[in-house]
Amino acid sequence: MTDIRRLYQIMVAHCGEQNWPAESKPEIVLGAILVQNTSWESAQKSLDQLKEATAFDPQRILQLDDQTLQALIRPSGFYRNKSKAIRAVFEWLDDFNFDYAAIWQHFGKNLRRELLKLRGVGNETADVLLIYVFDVPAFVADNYAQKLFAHLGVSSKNYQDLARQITLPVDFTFHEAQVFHGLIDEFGKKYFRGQDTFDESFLAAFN
DNA sequence: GGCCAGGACACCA
DNA sequence: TGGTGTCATGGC
Repeated sequence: MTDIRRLYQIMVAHCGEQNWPAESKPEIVLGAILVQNTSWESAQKSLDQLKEATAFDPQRILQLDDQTLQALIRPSGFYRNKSKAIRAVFEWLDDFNFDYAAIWQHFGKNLRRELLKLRGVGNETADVLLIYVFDVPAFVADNYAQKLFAHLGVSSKNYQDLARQITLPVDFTFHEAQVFHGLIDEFGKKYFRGQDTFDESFLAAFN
């Protein structure tokens, strides 16, 4: 039940390749924070307003005062917390002139721990940033992943618990890690949220 | 009107 | 380390 590559291949065949819907890394950083504990639709409203105000230009985002920033991201909730998170991450990235490759070179395997030090960046957001911003393979053991793997016989009680149990194949690329996470969340929305029933043929294909 | 949505954090034992 | 309350808006 730990054949992640086989699961990945079956899911791609089932749903097609999925990826993070953004055109730039600053936009991904913002999306990763704004989508915390809300729907993508709500996060998108905030992103639309941020784009209108700043064109996702990091320096323009850093220049926003708290009141303006909070007003722009209000639709996705927790706007006080999220404004602090956005500022913390962008100020940290600014220290490295938004040179993502240089940051990875600098911290290497310690990058995840550095990300976790930032205000508003927890396990899930750290892994999302690793995958989509720093091009480093990682497994996002989020809510949907926990539900999916529970159906596949791997029960877990929280993020860390599942993360401990799942290891990506050593040859898994960052792109595959991106698609894998996209697939898990698309799959989760489809089968664990709406009225759609879980596709038993999917389970049969995997077992 | 209550519940949930691609979490994180402070506080507590 | 692990459990609980809080943060806030929008859609159904």
